[in-house]
Amino acid sequence: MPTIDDVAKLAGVSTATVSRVVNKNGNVTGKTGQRVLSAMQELNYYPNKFARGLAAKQADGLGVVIQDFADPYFGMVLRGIEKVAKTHNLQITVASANRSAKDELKAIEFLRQQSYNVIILTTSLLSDEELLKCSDQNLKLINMGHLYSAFQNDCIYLDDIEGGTLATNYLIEQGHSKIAHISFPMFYGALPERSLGYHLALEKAKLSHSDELFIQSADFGQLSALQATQELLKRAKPFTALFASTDIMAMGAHKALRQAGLKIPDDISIVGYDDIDTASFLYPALTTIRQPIQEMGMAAAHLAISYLKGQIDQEEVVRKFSPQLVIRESVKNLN
Amino acid sequence: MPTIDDVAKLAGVSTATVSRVVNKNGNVTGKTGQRVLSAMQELNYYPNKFARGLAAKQADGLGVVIQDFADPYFGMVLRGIEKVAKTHNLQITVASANRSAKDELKAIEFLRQQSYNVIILTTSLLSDEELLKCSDQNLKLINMGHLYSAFQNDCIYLDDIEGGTLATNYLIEQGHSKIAHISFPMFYGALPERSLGYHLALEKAKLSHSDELFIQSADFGQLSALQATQELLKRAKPFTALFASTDIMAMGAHKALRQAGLKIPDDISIVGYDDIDTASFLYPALTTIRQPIQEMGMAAAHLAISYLKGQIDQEEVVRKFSPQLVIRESVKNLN
DNA sequence: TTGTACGCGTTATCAC
DNA sequence: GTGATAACGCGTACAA
Repeated sequence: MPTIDDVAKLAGVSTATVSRVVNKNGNVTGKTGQRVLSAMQELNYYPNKFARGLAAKQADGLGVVIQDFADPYFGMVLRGIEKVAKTHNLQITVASANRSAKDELKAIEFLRQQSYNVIILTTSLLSDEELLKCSDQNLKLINMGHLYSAFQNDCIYLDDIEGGTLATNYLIEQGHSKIAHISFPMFYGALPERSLGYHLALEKAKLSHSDELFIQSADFGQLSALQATQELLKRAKPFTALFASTDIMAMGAHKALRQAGLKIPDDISIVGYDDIDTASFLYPALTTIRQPIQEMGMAAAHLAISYLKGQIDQEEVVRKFSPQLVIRESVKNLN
Repeated sequence: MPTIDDVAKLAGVSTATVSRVVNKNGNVTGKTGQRVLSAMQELNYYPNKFARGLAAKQADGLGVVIQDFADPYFGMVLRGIEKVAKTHNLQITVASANRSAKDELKAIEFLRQQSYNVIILTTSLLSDEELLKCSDQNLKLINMGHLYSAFQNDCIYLDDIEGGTLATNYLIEQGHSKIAHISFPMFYGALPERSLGYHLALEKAKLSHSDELFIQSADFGQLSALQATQELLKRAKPFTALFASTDIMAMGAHKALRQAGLKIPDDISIVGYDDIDTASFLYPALTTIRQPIQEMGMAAAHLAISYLKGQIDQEEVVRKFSPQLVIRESVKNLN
């Protein structure tokens, strides 16, 4: 591997000059610059990232912490992040926190040790305080998928209240009045915003909504959603529609319903959330709330890179995205 | 951040000694070693990866190239790799090749520039020659999911011929004789092994198998599988069962069948391949061939780390895994 | 067993 | 505008 010295010699300049043209700072004459550039080309020179990191005390790569590699939601997030990272020739180092706040903190610490100064998080499990404690002048945290009030400017998020409302309203429009909802776990006591949207929509429509129609799943998996749905069924409070907080959970719920002998959408209608790739291939195809997950991942990456390199205008990156109802086959019109 | 100098001073030794205990090489007295260890603890010292990489000319991390972040298969692979990387405190840098041989080569080159000396690949699109050209004494390539004859010892793979046979035989046992098969694209002209298994099983059972019942999908996605199935249907060669080369493709096929007014499994039976997380939550639950994907990812990581650090016994890591039939609801017994 | 001193490839601060 | 040169933090001959 050629070094900066090799390039300098070949171009007949000093290493300092080479460094200047590589980093496009400092003032280099057009002529000299050209000589250096062609020398770089000829030798196929790439700066050594270790030497660079040592001198700059900065990794030029993105640290990313996701929750579960096998969950398609995070797959879409990574797709988006990788796409823009690639155009900037940045490596991305990924760690999984497995939905555990403790592991999340560990992963951040690990990435920090690896000299990453910008980390993209995908959490909603940490508190503002915990996050605040992590970030300092040497560590910029970007979060995707949830708005933290202490990090307003560094969160890429969706209006989940609107999303929950959208789903619920659609069900109401279709003539449903007994609408159950299965949510993922609470964040340190607070109701997730999707569920808030559900409650708000019911109130606005002046529909009585009983606590018996609301349940929280133990985690984000299909199995827990299935169990939660069984519990819902056991309560014997009748409902004609079910709003699940994620598509994955909707799949679990669907299975529980089916096992109970119920047909979708004839007996029970279902609305999911996220619009993962498989949603349209389920049977029946899942009506759901679409998040532009990949775009949001890209936005997070843009923001991260703006902090890392400063060559992207922060004002231009969109932080807040809007949910969108995607109508398919899992809801029956009762009117 | 404390440096090796700080530790050395606090422990009253030289930096060389500290380095020795950090890397567990060289001979250090128990007493001295203890002093150093506690100094490290007290200062919360972690070696700077850049300085280390610069001196060692080696990244201590794993480079990984997958094909598609949003495909749960690769999610499971990453889950496995990350799990063991974490126990060794190794970062993993992931790039996606998007099923493109060209991008795969690019990704390898990129990772090489980043000084990764061990890269885990998940490809079957490259030729032996191309792979050979990439790897040299400075770059160790591990492949997962496909056996390359030029890299026998560095591939983690499943017996896919057996898998294809398993699927087909099960269908035959259930009384099916007209069995269609939808495969993913060929690897530079060679029939994928899963498909080979299908052909072999049919031959062995002395079932006439027409080319009209075999089709190759344009890619690995659901949509292409759907289109391939439509094409299959158009041929008007009747079949009662369909074997799809992946679960994802089975989902696409299912949708096409359904759109044609066919019921699963009453009219057509389906067998998939992989056993991704969602397979058991589909309706009907998908009968499939299980690959221990996560375990295979872990094996690949073990192998990679053995090359990186030499502290794992290479002989002990299992290279060849066995497929397993998982019976659920998508196959009808015709007997 | 332990310490000294240099090199790894780059950036940045000076001079010129 | 350009060139020396001193860091940056660590590993490792070599010496003691």
